[in-house]
Amino acid sequence: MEIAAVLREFGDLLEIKGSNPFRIRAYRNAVRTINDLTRSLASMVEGGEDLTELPGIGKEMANHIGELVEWGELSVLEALGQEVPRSLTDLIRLDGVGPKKAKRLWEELGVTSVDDLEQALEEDRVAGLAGFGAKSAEKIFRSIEDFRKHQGRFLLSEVDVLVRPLIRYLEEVGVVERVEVAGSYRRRKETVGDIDLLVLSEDGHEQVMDSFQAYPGVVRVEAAGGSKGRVVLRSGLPVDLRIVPRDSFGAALHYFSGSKEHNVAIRTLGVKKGLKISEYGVFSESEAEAGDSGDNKVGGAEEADVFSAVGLPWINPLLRENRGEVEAARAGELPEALKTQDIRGDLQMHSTWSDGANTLREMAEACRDRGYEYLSITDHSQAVTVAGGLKPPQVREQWEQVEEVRQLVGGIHLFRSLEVDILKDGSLDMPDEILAGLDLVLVSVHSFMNMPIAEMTKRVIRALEHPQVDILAHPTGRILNRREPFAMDVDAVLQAAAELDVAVELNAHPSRLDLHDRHVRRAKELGVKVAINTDAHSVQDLDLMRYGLDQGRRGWLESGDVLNAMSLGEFQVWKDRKNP
DNA sequence: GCCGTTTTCGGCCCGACTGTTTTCAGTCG
Repeated sequence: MEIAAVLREFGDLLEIKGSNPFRIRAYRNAVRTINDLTRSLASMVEGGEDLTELPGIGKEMANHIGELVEWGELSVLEALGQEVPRSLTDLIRLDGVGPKKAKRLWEELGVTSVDDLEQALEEDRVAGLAGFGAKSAEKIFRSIEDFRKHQGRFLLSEVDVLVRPLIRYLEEVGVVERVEVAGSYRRRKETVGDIDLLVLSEDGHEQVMDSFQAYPGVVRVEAAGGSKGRVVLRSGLPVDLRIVPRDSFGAALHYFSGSKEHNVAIRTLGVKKGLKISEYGVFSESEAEAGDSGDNKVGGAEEADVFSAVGLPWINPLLRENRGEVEAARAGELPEALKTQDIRGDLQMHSTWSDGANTLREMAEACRDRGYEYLSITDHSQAVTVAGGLKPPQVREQWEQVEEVRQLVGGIHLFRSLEVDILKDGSLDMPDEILAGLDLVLVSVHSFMNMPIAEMTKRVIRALEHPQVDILAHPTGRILNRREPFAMDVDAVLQAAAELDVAVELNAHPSRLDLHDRHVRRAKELGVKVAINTDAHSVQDLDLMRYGLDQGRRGWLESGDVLNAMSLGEFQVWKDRKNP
């Protein structure tokens, strides 16, 4: 049961019903707070913690949460669902349909679902409604198509491919001086819903907007004003463009990079200093009252202007989630961002021995070429039959080949390793004598993923208790847009990892990025070492490390927190930590 | 519904753009 999802639904229904907007916002804020938690609400409630200590959670919200933890449902939601059909919340996910239109569609046409709406559109019943017309009907029809075509958000890796040529294209436009991507893409959030582009151009707005609309990848133009436009690319990715003059560019870059919550925190600091911070710049309030337009601007050309105006150092966009970065900046305690060269090795990858595309030797050479000091080949164990998992005799054979490759490929150390399956009962899919012969043991779950939460938690912790285990790989099993993380008390697992001195993986693959950034941060808090691994199934996949680095930065990791930022010597010492 | 070294009551961001509404509501970020 997703507590945040229930509260979100309740907020959506209130909005459709037309309740007090600030009450609705209170629900949104509570959802946000809950999503940022590193620990499970259930454990906090059971531990008797006072939830009203959390920002945005008051007495009422705490009662709702208590009820959800205890009963699994929310009586006020059940009651509201009698007044307003709960399926209407699907409608406001559609582009161009908000709460007011959803309500009207329901009241006037009896539409309660996306399917109903599609039918009403086909029967031409929508365009005649007050507030609707031919164009809005057409737009909604397109939204339904997009909704069906691309359920969920875009992976960063997908967007990278789409955005780079668009940036190059815009940079070629004569009047364009600078192009930056803002929004969640700049913050390197694991998935993004759309792209926010900022273009610096003093006077060529029309030319920029014309070129933007004429970009070959555009299938549809949704808006094109004097300074702002929106198009949809063939892939279904929406792109917003804003044209900004030089003296506002930094302020706009900050504003549109978000997150919204971070911006609110910064603006609030500004207000206390008598400053108004907007996408146009930093303005002094006092002079604003005295003089007229323009004179009271105190900065905005550079992003750093915004931070310095409120007495802060520049904050890395990857930290801008209002999860303590403003306070840390003030205290001079921002984490030092991970650098590419901090990574000294890659500890999970596959070879032709199981489901990888390249040989041991090719993987070793590729890692050496990337400047690594060590690597660990972690082919699957026998239980993962679909991936050609190895049986014990094959593992011994592989060790012989590992030895050969060590002789052939100099300048890098190759560890004997395996990605050992965690079986249903928490035992490991490999006999102890094999485990003892490995340099490094990764364990992970690939089966029976829909166990009850308590059972899964117990299963994984039991696996970590095995004395040979070094790293828990892709800890929650999620695949973005495809598979939810399995039910597991991640906080309990991280605490067990801390006690048992087992590292956890931050799987760098852009479709996994498992752990989630807030769990990465929790691991750091608990002193659990994090291994950032690509899980490469080919030589090319080794380059996915950068997605893991970004996710690590979002989780506030510093090089000292990262297992594979250790030198080979340090790492050898760590490996022997359990039997000194 | 939440929050408070300006407040326990009265705030809570607001501007751009579209479409249909002949003067502005709805949506979005």
